[in-house]
Parts: sequence; structure tokens; C-alpha cells
Amino acid sequence: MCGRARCTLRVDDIPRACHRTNGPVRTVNTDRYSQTPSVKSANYLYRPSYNVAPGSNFPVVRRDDGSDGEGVVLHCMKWGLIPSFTKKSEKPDFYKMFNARSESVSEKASFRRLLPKSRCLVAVEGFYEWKKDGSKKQPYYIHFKDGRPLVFAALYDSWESSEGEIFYTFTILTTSSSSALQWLHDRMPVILGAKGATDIWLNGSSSSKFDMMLKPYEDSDLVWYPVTPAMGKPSFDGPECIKEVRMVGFSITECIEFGYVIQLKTEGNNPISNFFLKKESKNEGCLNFVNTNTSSIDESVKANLPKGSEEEPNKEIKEEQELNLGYNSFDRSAETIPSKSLKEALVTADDIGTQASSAKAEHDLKSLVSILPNEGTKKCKTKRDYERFLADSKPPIGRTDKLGVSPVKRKGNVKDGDDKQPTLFSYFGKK
DNA sequence: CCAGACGTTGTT
DNA sequence: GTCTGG
DNA sequence: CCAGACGTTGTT
DNA sequence: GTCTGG
Repeated sequence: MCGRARCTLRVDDIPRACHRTNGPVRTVNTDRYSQTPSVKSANYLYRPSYNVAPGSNFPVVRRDDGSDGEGVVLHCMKWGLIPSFTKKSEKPDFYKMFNARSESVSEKASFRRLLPKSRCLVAVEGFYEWKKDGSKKQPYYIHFKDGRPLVFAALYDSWESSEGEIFYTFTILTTSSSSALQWLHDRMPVILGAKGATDIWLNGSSSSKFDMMLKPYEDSDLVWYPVTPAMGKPSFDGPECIKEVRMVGFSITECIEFGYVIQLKTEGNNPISNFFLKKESKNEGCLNFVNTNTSSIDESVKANLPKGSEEEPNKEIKEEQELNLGYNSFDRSAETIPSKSLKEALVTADDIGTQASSAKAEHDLKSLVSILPNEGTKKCKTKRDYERFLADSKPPIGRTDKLGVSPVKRKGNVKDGDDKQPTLFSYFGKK
């Protein structure tokens, strides 16, 4: 899914972001003084933002019907498709169709008719996804490791309101999530990762090729980190939206679900294990997540503790959670540890003293473990590395995909003994 | 023929 | 617009 | 997507 | 919970 994004690109940079480097670029509604008299230009004014939601304006790249092949139009449109056949009397609802499922796009009346001639590209620096956990929601920012823009596959349409105003709108295609992002959400936008893919989406004629490219983006350069929940408010804008935050006030289980990885240092395995178990059993483990740089990482801990003790999640759910964890682990070699310094972590730990984790607990925690943000699979330089890593992970884990996309069988014997009450220990990989 | 729908997400 | 349902 | 509201009567 | 607004 994709319902919020960052687009702070300059208009001039968007064609290049979409790999349109050669052909002519015509612009429509991208500046304050629209060329189209019937359009209120202010309604299409693009405002770069760290927090864009459906209903706002994006400069998208579409094919220029007038020119042959190379020419494109940089056309400011509103996110959230309003099909041309929408009743004039109707109030436009940009949230109804801001995504289109690629699996069914050629069957749905609203989208199918747009496939032949109304495909477009949407460039953004990243998008947001919320991980739900009961009443809590933790947003994550997803982007390319090297900062280059993502290019989404999209469809556009136009609609005339009762007042005679023309609305150009677009919808972003979605697909099932990549294996790396499955833990966070089961849907993701279709990302066209290479120039070839953008060429075909923009200018191709064979719809059979479209099926091939409307697939989850699996490369390991798509990475993520948690950001402030304040950005959930649509009016909250600015660089603060994409600032990485530590996970404060969440239990270990939650933090792991949220994509963090807990790693034990060589020394002190026993006490920390007790610490975790105690915290977890009381279900009040409010930990302040530190982003330390330590070279003494010994083992990766893959914890999957029951949420509350009173309501035991059924086996299927636990298995699901466990499966999700596998893709959150990352390489354990020394150079792969995030580079933020322990000093920085200690300084930032000061402003969290009032949380349930006491200063002492904080100290204990820091002395014993590192809880590291798993920023995607950034530690893996190549897809091959990532695949090799997955193969090496303990446990080697797959995920049974509801949508029928390549189910993988779990091979590792991760847990021993009691299935009903998994403990931290039961997730230790055995050396 | 006319009338009415046309969508995704997540959650139950 | 275009398809489905009555 | 998330955030925020969710109401009426009568008086100023 | 469910609707409206951004």
C-alpha cells in the first residue's frame, strides 16, 4: 500500500528522476501561471513536501500524445484517481482510488480503460508505511539507500466538475510486498527500478510486458527506518518527518515486530536474558532503543515472546509472527553494524529517563545488548549478498504468502520444546 | 432496453 | 466509458 | 492513508 | 465504531 509519501523534488529534477534525459519535456500546470486558462492554477500548484497525502498535487511524467516516442509531459496532477465518468454532481473523493491493485488493474472498470493510453510515472524520495500493533502505530520511512528517487507506476485520468473545472488525477499501482518488507505491510507500491522499466511503462504497447514489471521490488537497496508518529498528522511537514527515531515506550516484542534487531554482546548472556524475560512477562518493557556501535556482537537474538500472558495467541499467529522475524535480521559481521556512535546513543538516551525503563535498566541494557535499527537490508551490498544472507540466517525463514506468491518453507529448527510458550532462549540460533 | 456500478485498505 | 444485472 | 469529531438549544 | 476532513 502507499498512502503517504515524501516528494521534495524540484520540478526540474523530476524528468531526470524518471530517466527522461533525452526527449523534449512539455509542462502542464507545473508553475503558478498555468497555461491552461480554464484551470485555476492555484489548484494545481505543486508544493514540495515531506508529508504528501492523496488530494495533493504531484508533477507526474506522462507520454506526450503529440510527439512520437520520446516526448513527455511533466504534468501536475492530484493524487487520487477521479474517473472521467464520475458524476459531475459528486464530490471528488481522492482517497477512494489512490491505489490500484496491479493484480486486478486490467479487470477493474475504473482502471482498465486507462491502461492503453494513460500510464504515467510518479517520482518521490520515499514513502511511509505504518506498522500497526493494537492501538499503537509506528510509521516507517522507506527509501533507496543512496537517496535516488523511487519511480512508481501510475495511471491517470481527467474529470470535469460541475463548475467546469478539469481535475487531472492519478493512482499509484500496488503489488504484494517484497519479502524484505512483508513484516511491515503486505502491499507496496510498484517501483520501477530501472530505466528500461520506466521506458516500457511510459511507451510500451505490449500489455504482456506490464505483467512482468508490476512486481514487488526485491532489491536490497530499498531500506527503511522508523520515524516520528507525529508525521501521521497530515499537516505535520518538514524534515522532521524523515528523521530517524529510536523506539521509545515499546516492548521488546513490539520493537522486534517494528523491524529492530536485538543483539547480545558476548558477555552477560544470562542476566540479560533474565532481564528480557522479566520485562516481557510483565508486559511493560518500555525500552529505549539505543543505536550503538559495538564490535562485540556475538549472537543475533530473534525473540518472539507472547504479547500478554492472559490471551495466548493461537499457534498460527505465532508462527506468522515468527516467520515475519526472519526477514528482519541482518548480517552480523563487524562492518555491518550501523555507524552511529555509542556516544551519540548515550546522549540521546538522556531525554528518555522518565520512561518505564529506569536509568539502571537502561544501563544494564546498554551494557548487555545492542538493539539496532534494521534499516532495511542496507548491510547487504548486492541482491546476491542479501540472498546469501537469507540462506545463512538462523532460522532460514520463508513466509507463507496469502496471495500465493512463492511460499517458502521454513527449514530451521528454531524452537525446541514447548511451542506454546516461546522464550527468548528458544530463538537463539545454535552455533 | 435501462439502471447502476465502477476502489483499496484493513479488520473482523 | 463500459460492463453487469434485471 | 491518519486525525479528529461524534450535539442541541438558546443566547450573545 | 464510523464518518468527515486533509
